[in-house]
Amino acid sequence: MSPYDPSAFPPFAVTVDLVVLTVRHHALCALSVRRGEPPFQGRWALPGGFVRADEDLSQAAARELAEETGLRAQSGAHLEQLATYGDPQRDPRMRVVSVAHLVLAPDLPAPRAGGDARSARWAPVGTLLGEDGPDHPGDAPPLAFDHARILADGVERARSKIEYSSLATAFCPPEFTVGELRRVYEAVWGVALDPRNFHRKVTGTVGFLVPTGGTTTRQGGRPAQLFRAGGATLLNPPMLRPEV
Amino acid sequence: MSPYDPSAFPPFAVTVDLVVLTVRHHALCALSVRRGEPPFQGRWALPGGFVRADEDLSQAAARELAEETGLRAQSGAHLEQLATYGDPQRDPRMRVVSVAHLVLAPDLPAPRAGGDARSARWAPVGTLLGEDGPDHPGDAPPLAFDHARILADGVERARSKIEYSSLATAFCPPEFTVGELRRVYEAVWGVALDPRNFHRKVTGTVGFLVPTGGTTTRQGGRPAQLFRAGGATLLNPPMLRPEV
DNA sequence: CTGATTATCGTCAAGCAGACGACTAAGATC
DNA sequence: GATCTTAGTCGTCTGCTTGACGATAATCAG
Repeated sequence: MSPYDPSAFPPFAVTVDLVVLTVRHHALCALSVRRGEPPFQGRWALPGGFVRADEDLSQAAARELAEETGLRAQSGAHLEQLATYGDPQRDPRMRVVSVAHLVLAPDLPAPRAGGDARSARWAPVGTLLGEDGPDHPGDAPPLAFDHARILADGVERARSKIEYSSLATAFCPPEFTVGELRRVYEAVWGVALDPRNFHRKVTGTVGFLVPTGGTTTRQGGRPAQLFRAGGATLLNPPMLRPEV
Repeated sequence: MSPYDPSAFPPFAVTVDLVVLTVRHHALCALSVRRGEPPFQGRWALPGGFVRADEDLSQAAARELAEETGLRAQSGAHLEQLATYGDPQRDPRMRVVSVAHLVLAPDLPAPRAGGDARSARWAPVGTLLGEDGPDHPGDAPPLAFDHARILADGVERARSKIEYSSLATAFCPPEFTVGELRRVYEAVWGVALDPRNFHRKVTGTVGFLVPTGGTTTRQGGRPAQLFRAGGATLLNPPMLRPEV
């Protein structure tokens, strides 16, 4: 077949799916919606939808995000393309290629259902991925389509990306304390970090944090300085994730 | 619009494009093909083609790779998905979404032209991207479509990935010396590395290199030990890329 | 006031990286 | 064959970063 022959190409549907992650109650959570129609009716899935004829992929992702959560991409949240999934059998009805996007957002109010989703919820990623955890015995029904794989890829991307970038601040409100940022790392990585070494590391990395001058005691204990995210996007040297 | 409504979706063509990188003559080079038909007739472009109705995206990429270069993905070369490009205007004829893939390969014999490509060649990435270099004044015509952007993204992915993975060995023949591996890093990063510190680093990282017992003098000078790539894929701590 | 909690500063030792000296073993040249 | 050139390999030293952890500070609950 001749490349780029516009008269002979197989028909594809192109969608965007969203892995929307946040940290709530010290746990990494993902947004999922309940499917209102077959296939996989009643099962949980990632939010998403068709790319329209005149919009770019990132525009489609931002539009779906706004429709499902009311979240604007520029309001502190981070949106990036994750990967594309195109197994011929991934949708039983037709050939669908899905361009998955990853969104990192601060803790949000309860999600609002939109489109054909009968409801939407935040759930810990361990529950959605069917891992046995302290909360859930491993009996949760798996996500629809290949969404468990997509979610797992998104979680892994988030886990590795906060190592060498300042993206962990995307999980925080506009102003936050060093302790709050540390609890983000602990929730995403599922480990405990030494508060003293963490404090030394983040305050010693130029461009990572900018003090706002204010303090807060919302976590209890001694008042903590408030910071905003600095201009730096790459952390060098990176934040080291403890083994195991 | 209802997500996943199979009766109403805009028509898309889905293609794979390939960023095939290798190191030749101490320079990072990419494979490009000359377009034999409009649009951009006669201009250089990345190899690629339509995804067939029954094949997965990675299968399509491996097939195109074999068609354009005769290279089998399992023969030491590395293939991974890079990113997806779907600007509505990126192809003047119709809506085309392209799933770009990145291939890292050892230095290959001259590429063979296939499909509608009148010819294919290896070219230094600086030349293809229109950067002024010692070889070329910046008068090279830019790549067709948005392929310059795709190539730049692929080069950046390769540059960062050899930092924290053992992927640089994908640029080497099955057996190679520490010096040859160092010249790969130097070509990809465009820097000079200290041979003594590099040797200490790579031979001291467990699982990176496995000695084969043989030696070679193909680079001149004292005979060097031959190695194969070890089982490790992640480098911890990473190879540090010198500043600027 | 006392204890609990969280934030922040400091100290010390181990590990790693960059700079670089020294030596080895081959081919090339005289 | 002596010497030069080239590349590979082994060591040393110094400074920086990290991990472990002691000590102090500032708030709230009782």
